[in-house]
Amino acid sequence: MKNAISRPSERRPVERVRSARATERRASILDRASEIFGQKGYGRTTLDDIAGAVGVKREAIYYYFDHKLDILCEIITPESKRLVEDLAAIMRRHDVSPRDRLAMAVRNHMSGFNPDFLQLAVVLRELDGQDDDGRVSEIRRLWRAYQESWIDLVREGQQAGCFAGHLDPRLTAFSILGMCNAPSTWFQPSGERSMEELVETLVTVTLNGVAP
Amino acid sequence: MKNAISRPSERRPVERVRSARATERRASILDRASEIFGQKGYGRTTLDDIAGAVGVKREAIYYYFDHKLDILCEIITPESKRLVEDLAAIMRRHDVSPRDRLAMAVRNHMSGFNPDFLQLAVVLRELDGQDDDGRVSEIRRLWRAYQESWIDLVREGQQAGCFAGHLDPRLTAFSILGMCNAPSTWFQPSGERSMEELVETLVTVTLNGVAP
DNA sequence: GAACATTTTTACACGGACGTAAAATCTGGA
DNA sequence: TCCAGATTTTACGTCCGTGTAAAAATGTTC
Repeated sequence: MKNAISRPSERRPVERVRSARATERRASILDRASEIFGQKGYGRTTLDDIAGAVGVKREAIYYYFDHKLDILCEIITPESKRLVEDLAAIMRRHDVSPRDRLAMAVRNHMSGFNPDFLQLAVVLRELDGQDDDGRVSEIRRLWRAYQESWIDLVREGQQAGCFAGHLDPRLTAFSILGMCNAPSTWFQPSGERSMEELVETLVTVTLNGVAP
Repeated sequence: MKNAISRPSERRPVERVRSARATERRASILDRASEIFGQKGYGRTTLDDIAGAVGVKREAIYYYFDHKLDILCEIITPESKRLVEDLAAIMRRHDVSPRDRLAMAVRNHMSGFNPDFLQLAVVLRELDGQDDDGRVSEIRRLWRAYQESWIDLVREGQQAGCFAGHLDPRLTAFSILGMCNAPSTWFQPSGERSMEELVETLVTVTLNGVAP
């Protein structure tokens, strides 16, 4: 019954949802899961954690999702697409200087950060090596495209003479992304410093960091 | 021998190791474990992985270590101490400018990076909430001290007028550390760019990043 | 080479987490 | 109110990973 006939996760998803209440519940599952994945990571989050936060027994989750991984993918995929598309839009803004585009890219990246801290790069890493069943590989593809855009952003800035030319674009882009992703491991929006301050710090350090 | 008298993990560890061969094997376990923890993280590494890499059955590991966690602690604790002490030594170098000290701090941080990519911050996060049994909390204490030193480093540089004064020292220090830790998720020493290039990129971006 | 200590393996107990199936409960409409 | 479908729960089954205990194998010393 699981993956009976063909490819992995081939079978049609559970599309039994009818009532408005059920739609809400489904959304609630995604919301809670998003929070908890963000806090503990995918691997260390159990369906019991999610079910508990939603207020049902673990098995009730299976009425809405066939697999734990499906929940993750349904959260991450749209988020990833938005990130990629927004960055692509920024890249097309030839009226804006590379420097300003870089600032926009950082802000865009961080905009997906709040409120649930779900960091693609971190979660993606967790899935390495195993669950290559289409959904995951699409996310991976999106994330790769995103990284490539970042590298292009750095390279173009260098060619325009706005950024330090002696830095390797890939190392530089990945360093910036790494810095922007790291807050998922330590930043508390309830802490002394606000999200806005964090973003401004990241923008400042990034812009200064790549200056010629 | 380890923390013999007190808290959890009360029973005395296996101190049966006598022969030179056994000492080598023990070291080999630590080496392999270090590599694999670095690649897959602590939680996703099984004793079978380690045993396989060493070339014995999983259970043989228990002759040398009582718990999986003991292996991690024995790897991480000395590494952590070194990091903390080295940074403290850098902080005492009042003959060196804050700017140069920051560069030294980055290089010191990255020196513990090769060859096994065991990133304290990342692994520590994995242990959150659960295994507070003395050994882990000591490591956490060391890591906190390390972070505090970093914050001091930034603050002193600001007070000396060498770094941008409007940045929050904690956000800044954590951003830099995050950037320096991130390579554990993507850097391949066998890739096109060398460790030296990576470190120089990080130093450059950091020093520029905090410039006034 | 025989007794003894050291090291490794075999065999097993246990718990945690995912996933399935069917029974039970709830809800809205006729 | 009663029924049919929607939703949740109860009850299992299974796999995987840690850890224990005792037997087997290996090495060492006299």
